[in-house]
Amino acid sequence: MSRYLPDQIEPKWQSHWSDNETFVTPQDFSKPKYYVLSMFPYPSGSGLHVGHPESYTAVDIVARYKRMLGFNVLNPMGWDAFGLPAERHAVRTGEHPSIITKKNVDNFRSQLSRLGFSFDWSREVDTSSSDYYGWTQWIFLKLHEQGLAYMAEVPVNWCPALGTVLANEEVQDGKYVETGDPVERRMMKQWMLRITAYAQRLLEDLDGLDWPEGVLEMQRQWIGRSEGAEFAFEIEGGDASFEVFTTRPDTLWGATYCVLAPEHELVAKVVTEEQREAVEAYVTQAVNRSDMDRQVASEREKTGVFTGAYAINPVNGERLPIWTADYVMMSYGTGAIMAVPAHDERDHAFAKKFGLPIVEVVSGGENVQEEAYTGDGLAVNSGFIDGLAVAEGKARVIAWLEEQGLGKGRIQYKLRDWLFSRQRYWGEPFPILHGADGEIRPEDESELPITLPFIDAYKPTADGRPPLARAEEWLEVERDGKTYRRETNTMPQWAGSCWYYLRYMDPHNTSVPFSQEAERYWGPVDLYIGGVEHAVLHLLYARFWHKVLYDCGLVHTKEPFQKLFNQGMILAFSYRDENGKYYHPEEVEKQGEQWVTREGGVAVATQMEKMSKSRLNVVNPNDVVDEYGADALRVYEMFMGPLEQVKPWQMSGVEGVYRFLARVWRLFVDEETGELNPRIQADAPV
RNA sequence: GGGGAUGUGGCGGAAUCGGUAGACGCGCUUGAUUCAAAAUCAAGUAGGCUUAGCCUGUGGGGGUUCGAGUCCCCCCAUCCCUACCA
Repeated sequence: MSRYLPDQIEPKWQSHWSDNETFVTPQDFSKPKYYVLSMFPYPSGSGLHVGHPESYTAVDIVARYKRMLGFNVLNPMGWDAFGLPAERHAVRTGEHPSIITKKNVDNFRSQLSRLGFSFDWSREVDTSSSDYYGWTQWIFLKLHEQGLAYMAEVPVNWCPALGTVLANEEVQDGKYVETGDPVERRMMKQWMLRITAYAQRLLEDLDGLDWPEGVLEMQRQWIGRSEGAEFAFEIEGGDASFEVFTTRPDTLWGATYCVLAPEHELVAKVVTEEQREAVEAYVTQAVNRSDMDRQVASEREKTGVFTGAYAINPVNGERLPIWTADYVMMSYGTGAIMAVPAHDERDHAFAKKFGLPIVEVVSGGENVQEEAYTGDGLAVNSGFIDGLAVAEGKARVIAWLEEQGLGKGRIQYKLRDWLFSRQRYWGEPFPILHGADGEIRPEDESELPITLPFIDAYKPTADGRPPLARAEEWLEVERDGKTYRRETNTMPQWAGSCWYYLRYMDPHNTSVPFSQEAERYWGPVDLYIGGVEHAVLHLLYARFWHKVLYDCGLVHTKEPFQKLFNQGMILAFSYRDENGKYYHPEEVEKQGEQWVTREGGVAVATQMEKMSKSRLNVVNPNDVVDEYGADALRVYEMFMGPLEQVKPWQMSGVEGVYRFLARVWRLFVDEETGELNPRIQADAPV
């Protein structure tokens, strides 16, 4: 072999590595360890695209480097294998999701194996195998034991066409983003995880992490801590009152009206007869729109209706009209506010529109009749806090409210409890039994795993129960002489990815999810690489579970991922005509400055976009390896630009790298004889 | 509205500590090889000029410094995330 022929060189070494188990990580706890982790992929039907190997290559470089430095390196790979796409495919074709998933996993594995990564395949993890999800259920039992899992009647995004609830991020403009099927608000009894109990710790512990500033900031905002006061307003002429939350208790003297969220239970009680019809009409249309919808309304005009009732300002006894308006959310704070138009932009816009008074209580603004002033200043028209700066005023008012027994200082988080159940088949069954009398009985650990029953149809039952309700035999269980029915909801896709990094440490253990010994050695993950799209949800959920496990004494670090790195997305050119129809890159050619279709010569516009099936611009690593070899692909991906940046895929760049590698090869190997170049042999200090 | 990032040749980008701006690659130009092409190899390629040299250049404008792509201030543009959170 004299010429540079990657299709001969690469397979030779790849089989050498696998025959010799070169990359199998020994459970040798004496050497210093280094744990690198790529976010594991969802094995989709469309296979790996060139974006996946970007982070895997980066991780692989670090892994090889650390090995050379003498570290015992853990560099594992696995599959986030539960998920909706496989289930939807099953509904369409009747093929069982496990079969589809296995096919996809096999495809992913074979694609990856051609790229020559130093993954330890002996530790491969699959979240949809019962060896794994039995332990996911085990962790759920821990959560339940700790009082962190509970059932509650909550508003959900229900999609009648799919027969399931959807996560907020799957819904846009009242439709399911994938199919456009309409989604409605519905109250349903669901499993919730009390992530809010960990809000403060999830916030505080961000400080010690070596993560990108942007991700830390996103998590902080998601948790959304704000300090303020909660106190009651009496309703005039009745014995009812309602609580409000405000971050500006110092502006209490500037309150000129109050607002209840349309869902607030008091709306129907306080409304006067004259206003009842208008209020009911308003509430009905507001309640039907989800929070997501109302966000879109942020750029729209404020709307609202006067209830006819008045509240009494506790600080000066003034009558404040009570309105209901959808700019106040039931899901945040108490679902009721005092409105201070002079010092809050939203209240200002609302007051302007409905002609409500605007009273200045903090000096420093230009003209609060025209524009809300939210900056610092000294209190005016504010009784006993006149002359105080904002921070002092807040403290004094809170102290006064507490003295009077009217309210107290309070810390409020935007973070809400995690809606943890789905009406789907392809997910982890809950290890939970329901008695006819309403008893909720966790399964005994010895019964785990609770395996998914095989069923032949994956849609909800005719009467709207989840697909698992079809598994009649599986459903009924007897424990201690009492008959129970199994929980038919399943866990969301996030569940499996909450602890997979722990399973890699000890993947074949059958008595515990991972041994203490292995965790103490391997934990925490030293370097975690993945896309920024997981900046909030996955990383927040995994941190939450990790902290629960920490409290149970099962892990020894407070945080799971010490250093986080986000690789930038790889974009690719797409070609679209003026009707929005996309063309495959092979269907178009350049004529002068203009791109046109080869057949018909239709003018197309080129743009750089995210790779997706529908845009016909996905680049399959297999094709690149066939033509140029894995090394060219990997070197090119590392050569495209900074790892964290978004960058465009250009096949001509791979060609250049291939030529570069061929030149390097010729430098070392004599093309005529196939011998190592004598000049190199003599000079090289290798 | 809030937050994060980015801006350098025709293109992707390099210069990571304040010290020769444009590494490496793509594209392009010229030459070698070839009947010809592809491939390969060699040379050139920031712009301008009165061309052994000189001038101008890292989104724009100021500043610090012997010296600024890099540090500071003010703008402009683009991308991503988030958003009526009281």
